[in-house]
Amino acid sequence: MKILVLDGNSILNRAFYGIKILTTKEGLYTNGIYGFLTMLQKLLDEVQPDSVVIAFDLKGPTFRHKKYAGYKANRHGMPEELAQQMPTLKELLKDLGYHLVTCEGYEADDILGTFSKACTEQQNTCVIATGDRDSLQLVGPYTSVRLATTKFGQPQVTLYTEEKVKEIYGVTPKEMIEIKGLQGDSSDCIPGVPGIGPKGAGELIQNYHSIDYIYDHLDELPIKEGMRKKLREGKESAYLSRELGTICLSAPIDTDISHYVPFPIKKEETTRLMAKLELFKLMEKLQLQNLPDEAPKKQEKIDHAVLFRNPASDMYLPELEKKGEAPLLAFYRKDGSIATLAVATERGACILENPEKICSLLENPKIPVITYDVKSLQNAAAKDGIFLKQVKMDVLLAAYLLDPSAAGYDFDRLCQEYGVSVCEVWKMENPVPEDLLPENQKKAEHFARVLSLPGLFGALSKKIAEAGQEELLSNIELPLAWVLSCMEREGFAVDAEGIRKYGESMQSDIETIQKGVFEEVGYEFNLNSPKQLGDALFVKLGLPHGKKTKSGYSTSAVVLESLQYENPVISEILRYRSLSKLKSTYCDGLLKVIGADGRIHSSFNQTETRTGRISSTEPNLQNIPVRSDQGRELRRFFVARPGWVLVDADYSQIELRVLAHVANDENMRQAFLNGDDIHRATASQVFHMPEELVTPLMRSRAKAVNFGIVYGIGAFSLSKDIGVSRREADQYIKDYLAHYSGIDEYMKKSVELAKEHGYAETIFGRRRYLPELRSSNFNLRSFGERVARNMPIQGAAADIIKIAMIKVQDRLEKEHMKSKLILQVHDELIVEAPREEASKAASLLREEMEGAVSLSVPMVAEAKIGKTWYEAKA
DNA sequence: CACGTCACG
DNA sequence: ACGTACGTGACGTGT
Repeated sequence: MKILVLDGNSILNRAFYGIKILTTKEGLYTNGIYGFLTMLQKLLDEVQPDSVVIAFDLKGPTFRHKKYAGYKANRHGMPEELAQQMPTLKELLKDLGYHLVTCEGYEADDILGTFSKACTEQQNTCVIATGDRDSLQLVGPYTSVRLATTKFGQPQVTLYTEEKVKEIYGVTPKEMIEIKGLQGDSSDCIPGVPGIGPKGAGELIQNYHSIDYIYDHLDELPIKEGMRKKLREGKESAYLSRELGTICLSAPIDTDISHYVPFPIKKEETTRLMAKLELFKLMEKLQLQNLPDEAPKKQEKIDHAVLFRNPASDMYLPELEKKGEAPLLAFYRKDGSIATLAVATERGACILENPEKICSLLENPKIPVITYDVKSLQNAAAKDGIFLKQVKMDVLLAAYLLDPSAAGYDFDRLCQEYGVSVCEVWKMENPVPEDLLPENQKKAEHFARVLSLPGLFGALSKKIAEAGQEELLSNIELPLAWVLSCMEREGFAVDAEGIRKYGESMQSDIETIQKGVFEEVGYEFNLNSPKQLGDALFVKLGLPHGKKTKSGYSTSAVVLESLQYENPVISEILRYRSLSKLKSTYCDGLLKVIGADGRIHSSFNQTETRTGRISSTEPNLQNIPVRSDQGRELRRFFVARPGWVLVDADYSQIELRVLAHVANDENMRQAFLNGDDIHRATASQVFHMPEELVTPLMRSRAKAVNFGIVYGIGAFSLSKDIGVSRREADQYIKDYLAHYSGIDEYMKKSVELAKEHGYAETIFGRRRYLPELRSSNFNLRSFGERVARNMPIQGAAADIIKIAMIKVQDRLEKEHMKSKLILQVHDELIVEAPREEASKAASLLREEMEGAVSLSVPMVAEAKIGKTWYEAKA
């Protein structure tokens, strides 16, 4: 027989320190458990044992050992984040059917040793899994050790047999104990012989094999006198250390390995626990299905679904209706691979391929449409001339609103998380079209997902209602998806030739600068490599280095700017950096993504950010340069089509206005109601002087304070940002909060509420869970607190411009205008308009943006018109 | 694939 | 005593 014996404490410890902190949205730490189970899975695959034992230390430190690197680093013992995971892990392991073994007065590795010895006597195979090299002493003809480590978050296992131990350490496994006696081990509080380290101990034991031999022949050994002296003085300690380092082989435990065959897994308990820990990936591996979270009734198997495959006939509707259920159009689409449009109820489904049929169904207001990833469906359907605008529910968007911090919203994962079983199409009885199975299993799997959409719809609708997010979903995210789809398909015209030439002219400058830098430094290197540049500046040229990063010296712009006057080469490097950024990211990058129509079709992602903003990719049109003159030039190549113009409107101070509203701060509200310049008004408050006397420098500092407040503020960062002392920055903040006392209160309340609820939220009900707030780690917790202050502001601003976008598009349509919304940049909207519509579009934009919501302070937007983005923004 | 850097709001 | 602002995406290097 073969037994696998794990050192539970050691493996959990390795897993915890090897994998970055993971938490569920309720703040439970799971990284150790996750790592442990992944490791266990890997071991089971490799070892294929008959029996499994997982050994644990009993609580409380024993006098003998104080193991595990992490314990000693923290005088509170095990960090709280790890300690929390221990009981849950044990429970889970028991549910999975494994035998946990502990023994009063003995540690986990004594249990390993005892099994190892027992197996040797019984001629059974014993595989020991641990993260602790001490156990290598147990290796023998019947015992091997698998040493667990984590590299880059991935579990790794190294097999040690007798040969391998000899190969690596040059000694037999038993002799490992002797080495330890001499060398000691600080993490175990084993002294060893003072002055003898791993190298000396290794050599001695390789030559003389045992401590006994060494001391019996100490005076005759051909070793250096210093060494002899150390050995003589450390004799007592050496023998004691050897004893301490020897793993006990006779713990009083049951060693009949046939008693440790795993029990069958307790499916229900395991599933519930793993779902709570959000370990969905592992559930899939163990082939567990999530259960609905209340009244865990058995999921009704969709095993009698009716499949129809004849889109030419319209048989499917009557057939489905005969089943006595209101038909529900369910659309699912997997990123472009297979476009599956289908009609489904909970009992049956039919793939639709005939656009006319689809249209007629879509026009029937009685049939609710539900989707997964509505925007991609809208884009796909639009190619066939179908406009998928009336959508009741999109499960992807719903899942995002419920937890915008989730790692992803993969369809199957959603099914797991919300307790919906993905039906197995190929098991269904009724006429299963031949071409669906099993040859075309991919298609069948997609079809199965369409069938489970109604289930997801039910589960998510309920959750959305519980969270009070129906309006957010129905009035903002769902209609917005259509707006974004239109923007993506519309695209933004660019002057490709212009970009190309601009890039070319830059290339020659780049090369000239590069040459100059090489000359100054004295040799050629890769200027794009921060590592090589760091060596050049701080080693070769010997410039004073500032911050260091993990992999060397920092060469960031902040650091380089502080060195500007040390050496003229620095400003050349900065120029090189900005030019090569412009060239590679913007010129080359944009040229690559120009469509056949001469326009750039960016993707606007609606489920990416944790605050509710949208993001833009391939390319990112939300970070086109504007702050530097040279970068801004690029905007001249973003143009309107011939005869058309661009209308660019942006909100003035949207985040501060939101702040004034939500904090209900009288002073700040009054400033906005008066139409004051808010930064000037702030300066006057903070610096205690009339507005007329506020200097530009004071205004710019006040502006930085306003930004800082929105971001959650810290005196240090503020002082760094505006170049004043920490004390001074601290005073600014104090004065600020004294004058804007509503904001002071609001900020405190935000954090309190977030701590109480576990999430921060906007006035529109958008949430962000903040498990960080419960962390015992100061930095992490502080981060959570800043986010709790920032998210409601940034998020509400995002909500507002989303509403504005929907209203703008609506108005443009209602007024039968040709103008089209083509871009959003967080507080800015761009419309492409026929020249004759331009001024109407401009005032429409401004009206809808200002009127998007009605707060206790006015929303102000300004619109400008130009032939290019550069002109329209000017 | 992670990191450093830098572009935007 | 801590270590230093919120939110993104793309590029190039180096493991």
